[in-house]
Amino acid sequence: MKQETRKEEIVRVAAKLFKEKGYSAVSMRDLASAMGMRAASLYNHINSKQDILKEIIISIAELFTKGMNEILASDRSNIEKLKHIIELHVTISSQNANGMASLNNDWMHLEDQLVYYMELRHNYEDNFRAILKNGIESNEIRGSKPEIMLFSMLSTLRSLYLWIPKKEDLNPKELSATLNEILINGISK
Amino acid sequence: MKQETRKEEIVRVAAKLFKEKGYSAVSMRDLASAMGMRAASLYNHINSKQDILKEIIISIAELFTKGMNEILASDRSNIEKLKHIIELHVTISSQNANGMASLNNDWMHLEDQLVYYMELRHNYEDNFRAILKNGIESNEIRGSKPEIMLFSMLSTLRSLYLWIPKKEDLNPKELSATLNEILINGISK
DNA sequence: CATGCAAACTAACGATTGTTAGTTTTTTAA
DNA sequence: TTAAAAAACTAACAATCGTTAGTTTGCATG
Repeated sequence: MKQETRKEEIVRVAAKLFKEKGYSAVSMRDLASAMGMRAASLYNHINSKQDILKEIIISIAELFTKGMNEILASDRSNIEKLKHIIELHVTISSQNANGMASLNNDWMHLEDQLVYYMELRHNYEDNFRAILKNGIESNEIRGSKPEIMLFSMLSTLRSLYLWIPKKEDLNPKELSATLNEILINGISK
Repeated sequence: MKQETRKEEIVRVAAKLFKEKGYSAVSMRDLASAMGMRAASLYNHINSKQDILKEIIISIAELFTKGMNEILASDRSNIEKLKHIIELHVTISSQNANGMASLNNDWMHLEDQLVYYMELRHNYEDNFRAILKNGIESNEIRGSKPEIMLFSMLSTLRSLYLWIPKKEDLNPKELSATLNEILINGISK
């Protein structure tokens, strides 16, 4: 069990505050107060407020990219791939619920890394869409509007961070299974 | 065709800016600049920055409450009621796409009206959940997890504001029908 | 006990925040 | 044409913003 560094602790606490009020509404003095120190002391560990946001968002975005690449590389049916995408979102959202808030709502405040983030997100959505289209072509998936399916599934999966922390008794396996039932069986023949 | 007042124009332009960067990151000088005036001049028409947020969010929240009450009062099956809820979201999101961003992401910055807003939202969700539960009891709806169904449907419907403006060629009727197919037929027997 | 470093501190900076007071310009109505 | 009302303006306020400089504290290692 690796001990978390002071910097990691700051980023973790910042993510929690950012979830509650949004990145822009949290001051460095708010964050320092939550850490039990003065604002200036934060700068012994981090470079800037922006840098904290970058740490939060980019690390999670890269988790999604990594997960998607593994799913794409696997030799499974398209329906099976969708099932694994759902599991990917449930897993990441369970472990980074606070950070997911920044990723969803504060990505536009990235500056140097904005283009990089948008590229990751764009590629992720492209890959997701391709799986849906392939599934329709191969008759695994019913329906003719992959764009709306993508939107609907992603909306649910991206909102998991709001909902998971309120159901502490819920285990990820069971949630994945239920979401799979609702999201996948709903569009498959 | 009623001409919009200067105040209404300010609120409309503010909603657009709030969607792009979030309430906290938009300054009164940003808003004034977008209106082609000085920040101090805004105060001839509005009381405070907070007040603009209130106008945006509460008016939309009351549209949802009104729509839900009409659906509850109607004499329809639970499945039909869900279909009308979807239409309600599509209609409101089409006509208030920018405002929906504030409602979803900046409601926590309401101060005086925070309790009122949360009450409206809570009641809305309660009514939505009740329709799902009744539908399950009366065998209209398949499945045993109304809470996850509610979460999934609401996530999609609340995200419509992000997606509708990107598809200008799409008409609300057709979108409602497609969402109905994906969201409702997916969970009905 | 002494040294060095990590991590806290105080104090302050220039910029920006929402907002007010008081004044001038523009539009409306008699 | 003139008076009133609406809507813009300039200037400034106290508060807060992210951040830097320089200093002190506490702990680990020699």
